[in-house]
Amino acid sequence: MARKESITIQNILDTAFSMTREEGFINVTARKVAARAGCSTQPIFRVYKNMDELWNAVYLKAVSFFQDYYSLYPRTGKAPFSNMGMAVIAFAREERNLFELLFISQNVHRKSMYEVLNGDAGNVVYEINLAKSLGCTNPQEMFMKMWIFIYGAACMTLTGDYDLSDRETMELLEHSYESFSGNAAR
Amino acid sequence: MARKESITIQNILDTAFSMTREEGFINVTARKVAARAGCSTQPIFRVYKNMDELWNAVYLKAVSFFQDYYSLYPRTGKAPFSNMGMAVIAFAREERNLFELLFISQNVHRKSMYEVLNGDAGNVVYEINLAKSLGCTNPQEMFMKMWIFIYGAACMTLTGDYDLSDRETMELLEHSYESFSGNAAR
DNA sequence: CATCTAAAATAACAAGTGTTATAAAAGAAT
DNA sequence: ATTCTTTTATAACACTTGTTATTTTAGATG
Repeated sequence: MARKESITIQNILDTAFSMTREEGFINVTARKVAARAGCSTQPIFRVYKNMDELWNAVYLKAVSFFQDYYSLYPRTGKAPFSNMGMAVIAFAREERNLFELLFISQNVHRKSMYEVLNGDAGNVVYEINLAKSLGCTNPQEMFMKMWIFIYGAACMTLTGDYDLSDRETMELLEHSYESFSGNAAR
Repeated sequence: MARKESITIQNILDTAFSMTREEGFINVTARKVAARAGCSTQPIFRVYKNMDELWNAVYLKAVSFFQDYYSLYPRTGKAPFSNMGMAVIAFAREERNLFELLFISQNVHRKSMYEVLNGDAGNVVYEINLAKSLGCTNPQEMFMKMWIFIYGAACMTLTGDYDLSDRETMELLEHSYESFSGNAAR
């Protein structure tokens, strides 16, 4: 009937997503994606109405990527929110550009930080319930404090002002939880 | 001898700085500054070699602006780092674009976060000494923890995920210091 | 008032952006 | 093999950016 497509929507999206990881969301332009995919800009506009649609698809893929990253991250900490902190801070270090896209840059029609973090697995709810089960009297407030702390460390990772090892970070997170619980070990 | 200048270097810098505050650093372009200053782009390049020079001048002005803002901020908190936290979080709320420029965006030849924060007045050193005088055994580590916390809250202010009142923020900061000291009030 | 010099305005260049019109090509169907 | 349809490539449009060449203009000096 007609010519067979050689550049699929998957090719375009995968290329744009890889570019976001490696070069940052800001560099995902029509011509750059085309060059990296080895085609002209035309196939992009065949499968996406415009660049906004592609950017949104990249954003959604980044959300999924983060949630997979989080769910696969090893859970070695005992204190509530410590594993959450480890995963988020590691993500900020290893996926700078994705972290910036998901948690810092204020773009149009983006999901809230909480929505991205909690995800389908209910990551936040899980940690809150864990805290409650361990005797935390106000787990919501505990989440707020721990998240402010985790988020601060993650953002400082991007600026280069936070550079502790995984072991040190785990200690910091565990101690912080104990401190906020009123059981500071000092 | 010659024609008198009608657009001074101060006009240009003040215009560019106001634009940064109101519209963000990213919008400081040659043509936009010129339009707002009511002239062509030519006077800009008479007083500045190129846009990079102007951007750098704007950045330095933002540093001074922050340090003045900090030094004029009322000191009502008793716990070390609480007044620092109040000033930085208020700055993030009231001067979003300047906060982003100074503390988030990773531009060329920028000062470190610590340098901006500490300033000529030695803001950080002051708080560390205060903590030491109040019996803090490791004031350096205390600064790290408190700054991570303050920075997290400030960055979340920008994304809209932190919106506590000044009173609530002060309580949070005072309690955090007590928590990290091992004197949690709960 | 005429002249001269520096400042400002105008216009252009080269490079980048999203997007679209048009032309070429590939390949299935007849 | 020819036809036809869709995909892809090529070019172009309109807009933005920093920067510079050229022209105009303001105003002090003689």
